[in-house]
Amino acid sequence: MMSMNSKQAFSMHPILHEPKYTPLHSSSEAIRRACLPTPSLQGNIFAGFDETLLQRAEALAAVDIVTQKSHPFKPDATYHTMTTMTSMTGTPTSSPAHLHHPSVLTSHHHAHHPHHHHQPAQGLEGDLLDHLSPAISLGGMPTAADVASGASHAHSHMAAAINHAQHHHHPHAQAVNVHHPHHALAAHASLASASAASMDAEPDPRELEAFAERFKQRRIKLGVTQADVGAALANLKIPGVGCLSQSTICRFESLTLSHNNMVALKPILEAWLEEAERAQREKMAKPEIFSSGDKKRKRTSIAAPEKRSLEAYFAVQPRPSSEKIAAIAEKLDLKKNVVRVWFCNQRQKQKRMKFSATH
DNA sequence: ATGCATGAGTT
DNA sequence: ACTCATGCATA
Repeated sequence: MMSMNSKQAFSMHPILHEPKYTPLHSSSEAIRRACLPTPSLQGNIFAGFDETLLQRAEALAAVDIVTQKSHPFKPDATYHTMTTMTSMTGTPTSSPAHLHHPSVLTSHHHAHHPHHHHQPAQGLEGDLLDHLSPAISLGGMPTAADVASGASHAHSHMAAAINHAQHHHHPHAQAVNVHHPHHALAAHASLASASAASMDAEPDPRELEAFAERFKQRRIKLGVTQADVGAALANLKIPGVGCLSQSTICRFESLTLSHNNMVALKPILEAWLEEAERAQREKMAKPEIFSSGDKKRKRTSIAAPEKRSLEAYFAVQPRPSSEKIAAIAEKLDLKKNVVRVWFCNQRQKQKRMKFSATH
């Protein structure tokens, strides 16, 4: 069941990020917070031309099939179960992370923002064809010797907790994260921030960018993989900080996280880096043990044609109503929830940082 | 390195 | 039902 299609080409969508952040501004959230609901219409309007619009969008979307590449391999990617794994030794990447508990790093936000914004108008004419090529590449994965983590073992942890955070009041960035037993925390004094380097609270994109780069460099130098870093974070025992996935570390390094998220993670990774280097200096030895387990989740794969349609719809209306989503889902023969999540993720992507140089 | 997904916390 | 921070499963 589910739709399993395969193929996902790499299409990155155009990130239309915001113009520039003003680092010195008040909240950092304001930066990305600028979304606009645009609730306007479309409830019934669509009813009328819904079909027309959808078809039009689809038609337009269909046009751009030029660069789509098809994969020679595996037409359907969604299945295969491996019940027995545990044999991936060889690569330095530690893998299993286990742990299942959503940690909570939160950020918070408030709500007030006069949204006005541009909204991609619905002139679907050429907007659908924008595609961009991802340009990030790179890859180096030196094999690592593990030195990073501290203790090992990790399976049982149950931590729990959620914490939430914090303060608000000042328009400051805060995003503190982590889950921590029960609330509270935060005393924060805020204010006066001060300097810069090791503290947090500095919404300066350039600094983050620089740190991310340094971090990656040092990490590689230490011969530690992204996954190792994530797992090792738990050993730091920083209040509320548990481990993070390879994905998150990767995203941090490539700056593909929200600004708030970057700011929140920076001090944590910074702490790990220091600790790792210190540990390396004196001793390094810690076998890691992981056992892993089970539980496989199936990743739904949306086929290229459907994906194109979704992109077309998104260009017209990034926030379709529930009914709309249902209609689209039916049309594309996808589960409604899959479509809903796709839109959510699309919106999230659009908001991602990816600040380039500007400043 | 990324796509699809889950969940806490908001709205 | 949405946003955000994250993660598993994959390419």
